[in-house]
Amino acid sequence: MLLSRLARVSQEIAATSARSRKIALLAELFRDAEADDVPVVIPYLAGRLPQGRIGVGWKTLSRPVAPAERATLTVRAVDTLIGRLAEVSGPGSQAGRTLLLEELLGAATEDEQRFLLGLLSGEIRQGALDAVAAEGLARATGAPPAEVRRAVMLAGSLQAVAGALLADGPDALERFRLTVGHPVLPMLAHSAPSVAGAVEKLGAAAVEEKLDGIRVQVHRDGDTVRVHTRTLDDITDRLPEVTAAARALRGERFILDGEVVSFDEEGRPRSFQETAGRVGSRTDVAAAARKVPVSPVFFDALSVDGRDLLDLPFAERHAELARLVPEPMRVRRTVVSGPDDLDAAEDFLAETLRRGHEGVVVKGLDAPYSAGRRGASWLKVKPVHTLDLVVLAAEWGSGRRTGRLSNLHLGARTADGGFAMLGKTFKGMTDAVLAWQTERLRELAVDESGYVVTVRPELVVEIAYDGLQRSTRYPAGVTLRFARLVRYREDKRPDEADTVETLLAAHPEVRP
DNA sequence: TTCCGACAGTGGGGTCGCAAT
DNA sequence: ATTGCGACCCCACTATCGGAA
Repeated sequence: MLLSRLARVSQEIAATSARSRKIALLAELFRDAEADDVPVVIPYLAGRLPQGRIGVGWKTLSRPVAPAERATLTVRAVDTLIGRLAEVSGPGSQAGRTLLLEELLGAATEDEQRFLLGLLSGEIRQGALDAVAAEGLARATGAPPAEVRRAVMLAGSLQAVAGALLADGPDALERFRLTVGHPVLPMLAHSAPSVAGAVEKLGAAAVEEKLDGIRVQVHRDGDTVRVHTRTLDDITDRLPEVTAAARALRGERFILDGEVVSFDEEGRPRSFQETAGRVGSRTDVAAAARKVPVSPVFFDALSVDGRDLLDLPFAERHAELARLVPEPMRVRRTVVSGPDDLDAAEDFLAETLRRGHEGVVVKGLDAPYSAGRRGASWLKVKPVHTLDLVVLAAEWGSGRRTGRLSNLHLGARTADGGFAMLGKTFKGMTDAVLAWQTERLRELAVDESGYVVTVRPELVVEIAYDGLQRSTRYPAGVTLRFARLVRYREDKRPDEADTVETLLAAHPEVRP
């Protein structure tokens, strides 16, 4: 199949807003793909490379290459070239990559280049990624969409399912079962503003502490233990403590879901930055483990002794977990009977925060494990802080925000009467707010020459955030975690905005 | 008919590893 | 030795479509 066909279809998909039309376009293309093209065509149309990320990013792609006149590239030729690109490493690799990229892009027409650049940068922006591609695949092969989705969750990727389906038809789906050693996409949680709201929605529920670390899925089959992240990367080699802990458990074969965190000498959780840094360390794991030892803390069991527990109610899965995993290696929790039992839930949240954790996750006791989905039965509740800050500048948006000032630079007042930038945010803006702030900020602009528009510090915004973290980038030595806009405070003057001093006082555990 | 679940998009900060300087 | 880039951890929020209620 020619690359030009993919580029054309991708453009058509981007041009329509109807999901049904996107699915139809994808199905038609998948049907036409030859067997050998399938392992490439499907991931490409889902916006990803079969090789995964290959060390080519935005900067590497920023040098323009003269496009070809005619479309001659085949999908398989592209895959071969990208395969070679992925292999390049060591000194001189940047030059080697650039050369191969020029070869690839030089053979592509303008339309094909646009598609390839999106693909390589990971920003296809056609309004259809994995989920829609899975739907298209179901349509193309006559398989039930729900079963295709389930197979994808169990396989961990669309690719494997696509290959099997197109080779052997809908019966191939039965091959995708939960298997120890094969990671499945983890279940995710929604947010809820309060424990009361969450319990109201779910009724009888477990309230569990939410640890601020790295999500892990741990597979043990006899002596073999594998540890995977939320995106199913294998991080076994970086976490010897987790392997040891899994081997020490009584069960021989299981899949557990949990979080890896680091506790200090007093038993309080270390900051996310410290834990994440440890988990990210690969070159000298032993040294990193001495400085920041980690512990796995589990909250769910997906498989025990060869039994698939995914469809069991959470209460039963947890009973299996409790049989297998002793108390300190399980997440602390309490069970509430429903809205009448709210005090117990609130007390548990307060106690959890005192212990230095992020918040709680409220989980319906009846719900199955919805692999790969943001199940409505898991609701996280975290305290939200707010501040009044001053807009120092704004950046021009991209995509659907093109032509709108989007990303705000936020400042707090300093002792000398100036402002210290604490971070940026683009979150929480409706289209109406984007339009309004674009106009208003341009009135206040002092420099509109670049992609950052500097403004007179006169607009006050109410900003919500999850906490403070240390920063080497910003002048106060701290930055806001997950900052988002709540509203503009036109009733406030900039000299009424919050100060760096009050911010630091509100978070004594963080020192710049 | 209205409501709501699922998706995609639009980006944020930090940290590590590696290549280039 | 330092700097810059890319990958990958954590993530919130809004708009939209289309099926559920």
